Amino acid sequence: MAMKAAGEGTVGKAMDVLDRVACFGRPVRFTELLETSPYPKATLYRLLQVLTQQGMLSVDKDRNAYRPGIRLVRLAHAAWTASSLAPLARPHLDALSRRIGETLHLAQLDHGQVLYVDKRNASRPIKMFSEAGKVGPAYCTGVGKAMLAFLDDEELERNLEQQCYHRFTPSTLADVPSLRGELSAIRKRGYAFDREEHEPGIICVAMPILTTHGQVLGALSVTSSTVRTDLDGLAAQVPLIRPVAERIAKEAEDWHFPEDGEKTMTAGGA
Amino acid sequence: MAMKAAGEGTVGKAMDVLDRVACFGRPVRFTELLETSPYPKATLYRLLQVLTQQGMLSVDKDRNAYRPGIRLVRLAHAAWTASSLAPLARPHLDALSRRIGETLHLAQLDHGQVLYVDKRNASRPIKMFSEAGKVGPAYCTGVGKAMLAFLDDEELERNLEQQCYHRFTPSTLADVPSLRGELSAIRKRGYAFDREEHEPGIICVAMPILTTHGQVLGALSVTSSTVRTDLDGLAAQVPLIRPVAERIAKEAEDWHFPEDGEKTMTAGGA
DNA sequence: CTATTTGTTCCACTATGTGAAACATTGTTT
DNA sequence: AAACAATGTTTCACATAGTGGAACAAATAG
Repeated sequence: MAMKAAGEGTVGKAMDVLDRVACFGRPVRFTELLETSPYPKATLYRLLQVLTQQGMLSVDKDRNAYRPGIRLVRLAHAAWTASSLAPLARPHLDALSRRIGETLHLAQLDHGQVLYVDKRNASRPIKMFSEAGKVGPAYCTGVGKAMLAFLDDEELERNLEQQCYHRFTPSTLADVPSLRGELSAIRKRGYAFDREEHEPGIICVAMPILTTHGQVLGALSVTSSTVRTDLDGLAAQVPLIRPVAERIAKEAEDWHFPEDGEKTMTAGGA
Repeated sequence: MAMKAAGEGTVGKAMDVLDRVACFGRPVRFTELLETSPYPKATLYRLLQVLTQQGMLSVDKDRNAYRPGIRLVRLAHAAWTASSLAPLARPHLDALSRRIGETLHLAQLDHGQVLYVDKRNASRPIKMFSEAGKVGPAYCTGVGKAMLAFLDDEELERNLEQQCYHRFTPSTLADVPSLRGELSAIRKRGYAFDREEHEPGIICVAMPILTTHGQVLGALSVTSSTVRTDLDGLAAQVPLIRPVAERIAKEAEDWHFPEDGEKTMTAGGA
């Protein structure tokens, strides 16, 4: 028999529910979820039960509102440490941040979306907690386009399908053909611009972070506003940014994990 | 170190595998996992496949090492925002941090373990998941004991069973009877001390964060070292700490979620 | 106190996941 | 290069674990 499209299995459904709950920025009632989910009542119910019992969701006191559970935070700590460029890139971002007085973003690609794994804010003290972990669209951000541009064909197609192509501003490239053109230009140029495509007045340069084999690891961007500079001004930063991206790529590739290492029991007492 | 096997449905197993992968602070090979898991080869294999395909795990280039995936980071961001005390407590921690020159911890209880959801370091600002998300033992930390002390009987028993009772230092209370005694004292006193029970030279005071009904929400601690102060010195801070804990509890209870709110599309451009 | 919305349980049915073992694909030794 | 070992992938008969329509119970409202 030929293929039946992915019937994502029980675990897949559970993860999907998790996502759906997480998407609301607030506790969700059962019925709300039911309405926006493709699952029948009883099934949804049991999935929620299991996830809750597993600590992946927690139920609000009122006993009828679900929200993401703290077990996720624990897991994410591991994810962030072991699976993102952030810990490795941190010192480089710090240094770059000192040289350039603008906002820096470090991002990776996840299911067609840009995931910001680290950030340096220009002037103000960084409020990182609220920043890392955020997601954004790929097709209309600097980092997003920089990463898309260097994907291999298969991955690119998959990712292009996952974009929503909402026209945020007049400059947004909100269809596949224009986007393909732009990606091609980015490939030639080696880095990407964001020409107020996501937010009016906000522009950026973004440099992909690639392995020696051209594999996309992430992207690094410098963001500013049209009142402070222009594309040429940002382009002038490229000589500063590129080596950092390359350095991060290099280290990420070389990184052989400590085969065993120490106990790493806990950190600070208390 | 033994996690629990718990023969809970397929989803449960998947989550368990997720935990196991996360526990290693590095990419894990298939066989390593196989050896430390209660699952037969084929089952483990398929679970890993599914989780990977779901983006909850990612496979290392070498194609034979699994690590937590970034989808977790995305989910965790939601969890941290919606389900932890941290965002709400932040301004209070900031203020307290300014008044007390010591390290602050904000923690919650998760599966018998202390989960640090925020931290203020005397000097440096904190970093996203590198600090928050860390876990530690409950039975030998200030915040842990402060929370355990105010659990209801059923929850307490469950949590007591989940402790590993390793004797970190000579002062560690490494058995249930001594711990029960300590908890009772804490209940009377209203707050907990850590008398170098986890790390030599490290001491702290910890205040539980309780709802008006006595429900445990979390705990707040001030940590210092024996070279800088002693228990009396820390106890002297209680008048500063208690109102903060109460304030946080109050706000957490009052917190009614915005019934709908704005779009919250994305943050910073680029 | 009925009506209506919202949440929970039942249960026959079968799709989903199971796991011993065979197979394939490395990498290592002589 | 052949023989070996270790690791990773696939198969397949089987039953558990998950499914979902519909009945039931609890919480609002009207």
